[in-house]
Amino acid sequence: MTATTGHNTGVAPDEPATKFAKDQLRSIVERIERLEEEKKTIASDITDVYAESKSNGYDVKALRQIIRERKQDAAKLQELETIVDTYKLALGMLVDS
Amino acid sequence: MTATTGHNTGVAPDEPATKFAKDQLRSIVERIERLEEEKKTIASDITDVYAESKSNGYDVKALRQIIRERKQDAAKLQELETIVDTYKLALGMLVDS
Amino acid sequence: MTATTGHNTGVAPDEPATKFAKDQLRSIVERIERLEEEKKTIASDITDVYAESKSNGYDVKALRQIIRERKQDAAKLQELETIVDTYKLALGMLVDS
Amino acid sequence: MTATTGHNTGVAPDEPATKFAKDQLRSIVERIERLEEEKKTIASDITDVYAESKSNGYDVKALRQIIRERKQDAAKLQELETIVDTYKLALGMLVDS
DNA sequence: ACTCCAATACTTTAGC
DNA sequence: GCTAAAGTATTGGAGT
Repeated sequence: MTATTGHNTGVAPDEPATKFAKDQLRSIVERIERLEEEKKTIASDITDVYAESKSNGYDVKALRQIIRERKQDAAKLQELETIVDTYKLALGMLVDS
Repeated sequence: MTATTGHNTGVAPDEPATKFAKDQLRSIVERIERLEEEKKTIASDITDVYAESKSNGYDVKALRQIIRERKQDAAKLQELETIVDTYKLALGMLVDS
Repeated sequence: MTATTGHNTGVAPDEPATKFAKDQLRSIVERIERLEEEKKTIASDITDVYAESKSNGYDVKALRQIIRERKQDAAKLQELETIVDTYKLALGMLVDS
Repeated sequence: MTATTGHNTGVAPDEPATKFAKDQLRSIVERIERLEEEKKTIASDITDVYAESKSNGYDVKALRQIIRERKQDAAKLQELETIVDTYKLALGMLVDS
């Protein structure tokens, strides 16, 4: 299917298809694409670290599991702290933020 | 149904842990688990159909796209496509007709 | 974009666009759609059980958590059994399948 | 490299738990965690851009579709669309031209 | 090439 | 009703 209408469908602000609206949309798309590019680069860096570690004799799967477990531990800790804060709050040991 | 108290605010009605309440809870859990099991089986069947189709030379990704498009309510689809086309137009991905 | 070619692109078997190939594709699509319909029905049934339980005074969130935990327990048990089988196998207590 | 044994089959080289090996492992884990932290930050930034765009009246789903389509390698996209059109034709979702 | 698993994206659901 | 979170489905990549 092709774009057949020139009139604005109301999905974006600035109803008439002004140059400004175009620029705004373009800006959004470019920002996202830029960020996704960065994200991809970092993901690639991570892959590289694993590859390098592997060539140094480490078991990648084991490494991934360590990372995963540490992440879970951190989450649990965070959760615990939240609970502790809740209790402290209830006991008046913290000011309500 | 069978809850006997009207003002119970706890997790389950009928606070004293009567055998009846236990049975009711057990029934709920079992019904849900049974249904989730069925759901899982069907999901697995779907996977099988795709796998079989693949082995018959079909492109699974393309098949999924067909299913997805057919699933969409026609009106909604049209609406989204209009928006997408509007954006594409603004980005020069389509020529203005 | 529109379909512009009548010739077969080789993604499916039976190169010439025979009625048979059409029927096969249609069959695949219909089977999948049928299964997805069933899956949807079951998901809806699950929702209904939760809703009914709620109206009987049960806390839906708590119920969901029970289900979740039982699922995790089952998975752990499964995992343990796998390990045990591995050991049994190593000890010659099981025949290699 | 640093492994001192040639026949080590374990997870890490340098079996005796030397301080050096510990440091190396620690370094790997920290590098990965650092990179994952950065990745998470960027993912969060992307989420923010979408949220901001939404509050400016844009349809997030449509934006995602635009991004997705632009991301796809043009050739691959063309190929998939050709396949999809072939299937649609067989299903009568497109008129044969 | 194919399977398996991790990562991402999407959908649905719960809480405000 | 909308925002936030959980669960689910799909995709991509690593290993065999």
